[in-house]
Amino acid sequence: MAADRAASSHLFWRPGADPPPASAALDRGRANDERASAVRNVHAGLSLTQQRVRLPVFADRRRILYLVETFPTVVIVGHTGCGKTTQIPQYLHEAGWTAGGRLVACTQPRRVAAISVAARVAEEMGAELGAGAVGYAVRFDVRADAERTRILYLTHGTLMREMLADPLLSRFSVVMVDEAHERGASTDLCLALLKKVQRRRKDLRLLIASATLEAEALARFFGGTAPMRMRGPDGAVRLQPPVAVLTLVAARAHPVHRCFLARPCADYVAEAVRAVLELHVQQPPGDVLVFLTGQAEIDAARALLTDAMADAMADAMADGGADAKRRRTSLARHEPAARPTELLVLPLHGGLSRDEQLAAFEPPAPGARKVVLATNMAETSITLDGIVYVVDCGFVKQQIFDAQAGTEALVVAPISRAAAKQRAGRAGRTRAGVCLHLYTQRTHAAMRAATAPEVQRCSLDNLVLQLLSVGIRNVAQFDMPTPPPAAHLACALEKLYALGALTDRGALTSPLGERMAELPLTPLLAAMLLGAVEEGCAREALCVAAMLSVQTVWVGCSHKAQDAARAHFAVYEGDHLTLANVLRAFTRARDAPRWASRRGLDARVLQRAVLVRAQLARFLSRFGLPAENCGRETDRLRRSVVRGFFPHAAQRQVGGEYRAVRGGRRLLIHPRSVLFRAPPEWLVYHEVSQLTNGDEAMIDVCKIEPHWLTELAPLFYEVRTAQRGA
DNA sequence: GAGCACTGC
Repeated sequence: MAADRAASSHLFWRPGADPPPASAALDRGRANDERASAVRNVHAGLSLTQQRVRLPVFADRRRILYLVETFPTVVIVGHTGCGKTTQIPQYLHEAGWTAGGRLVACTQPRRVAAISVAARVAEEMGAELGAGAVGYAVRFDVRADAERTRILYLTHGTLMREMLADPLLSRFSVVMVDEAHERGASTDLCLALLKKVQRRRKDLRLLIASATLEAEALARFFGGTAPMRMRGPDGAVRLQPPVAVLTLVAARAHPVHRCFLARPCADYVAEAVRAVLELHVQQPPGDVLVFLTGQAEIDAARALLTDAMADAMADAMADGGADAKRRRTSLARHEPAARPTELLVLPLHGGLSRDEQLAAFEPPAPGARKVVLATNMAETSITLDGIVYVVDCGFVKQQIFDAQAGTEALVVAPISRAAAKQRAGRAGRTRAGVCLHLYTQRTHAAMRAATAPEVQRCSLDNLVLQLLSVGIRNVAQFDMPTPPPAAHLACALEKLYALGALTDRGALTSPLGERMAELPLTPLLAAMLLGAVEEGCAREALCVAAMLSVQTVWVGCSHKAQDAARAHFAVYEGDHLTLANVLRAFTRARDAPRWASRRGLDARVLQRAVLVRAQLARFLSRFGLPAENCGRETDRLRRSVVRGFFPHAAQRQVGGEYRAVRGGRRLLIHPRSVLFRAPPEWLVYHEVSQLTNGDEAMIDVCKIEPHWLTELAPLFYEVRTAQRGA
């Protein structure tokens, strides 16, 4: 097992053998803040060295180096654009922390950030990315040199994988965890494990970069231990308090004027449309960013805006725009002469193809105003230039774990004050901006200060599996930045036990549980794939697992076109088998990108599914498991799906709606499913999402036979029956 | 008969 893991280390490879970053296309649009400010400096005619010295963080260079030498852990509080991500690893490198072949690591929550920051730092250091001192490591894309790389940018997930292969992170002298305030599950897990590693590696230094709000909690997490004996770079051992906090000088940001509603509004989509139209008529040029919760709202808002603009054009022809002057507003009015006349409305959400997403980054034609209708995607993942106005609906769609039902669902929930501030900040990047919050100040005051850490909101089966696989036996007692709810842990343990990943004493089973922990899949998908080996259809299950691991492949704005595309591949067994068909057809197609676009499929997403499938196949062969083909015996593939997804079984009721077999929750088949028009009596679903009317719909469903549940998951269903009887 | 937040391995 240990040998397997060492072999699976993602971080040291054959130099230069990897293809160029596939995600370069969006780099321009998604450019990291520091990169954007560097670009501005290039325009100002500054050399790279001059630019480095001008960054706010430079003033604290010596202090940072002193603290890292002195304290095991340093929490760095710094705002975006201050230069911490690009500069601090270079300072550490220059100060000797990479001597003797050691590495400085800097982790990011997102792939694009890791890649684009590494590219920027390589440029500053005059190094060839991946071949010299700077490299990066993200899934499917590693550019680093085993001998020469000294500064390595990676994602939190990649660092987790590295810890599985090398639990003491023996090649690293310093690990900087960036954007720790986002408190993603993998970030928290990294922090918890790093704290543990540090107890056995007195020379390991940690830097935790966080926004102000979470810094204190993180410092408390790392500071909650007695003084530690630390070995300094001079070799001397000293007793030190475990953590220091350093606040960096904030980067200059433009002020944002934030407005709230006087009275609550009943329909924030309509209110957002009204706000955009008012801004457009009354405010000077500048683009608008509207935050909504999902594709449906974005489509509705787009239709309303388009109609309103058509009406306005007609009105303007009739009375010269007098109507617009009657609209109320909380903002000062500007001379209409300065206002742009045309309104360019662009959607931005995960369901769009890469090209459609890129359209939102294009500057509008001269004289026109751009309105981007976006999901939460625009809050942290991407940065749009030229935004001066932000409209914030105050809600977000997020994953919520329901301990009663034992499953999670996507639901619309109020955002936090920190998120509202982050959204508002998007207006102040180019110049002074305005943010309209579509709720009252009283509502704002009642929002929670910060979004709950993900470990408190999501299903914990993955986290528990990862903890057990790194040797943490008492999961409930494990020291985390925020402890996960006990009830959620209990659900995860029960589910993992029913999946066969745990012994009745709560240890990882061998080899099933160990293999599940190692596969880069959610536990249910991992159980499905490994169950498929038993059923003799792992070849097909690899397709299903890969397709359910990537974003939706059905793209295109019109629902009709999507329906037609799906109908082309649909099979009565359901979405899982349909998706497998799509992937196999894509692989066989001669000109795959063209083949995909002609059928309304996203070739980039399918290409990624091909990579995932290949990676999963390598895991199976490393486990020594065969990937057999079941051909026409599709029952075996559906049985495999049940082996993983039995906790998600549902039965159709008289009225046509469904009830979850476990928990009894009322569910509908999502209209996107190929089984929407042919609902089977029994099925298992992949995920649940809340519809706009509040109903909960199952996304990606598979028709099953009811006796498979008791046959393949007796621990989950028969124990239950016995309890009911007792 | 009505339409899937975002990451990550």
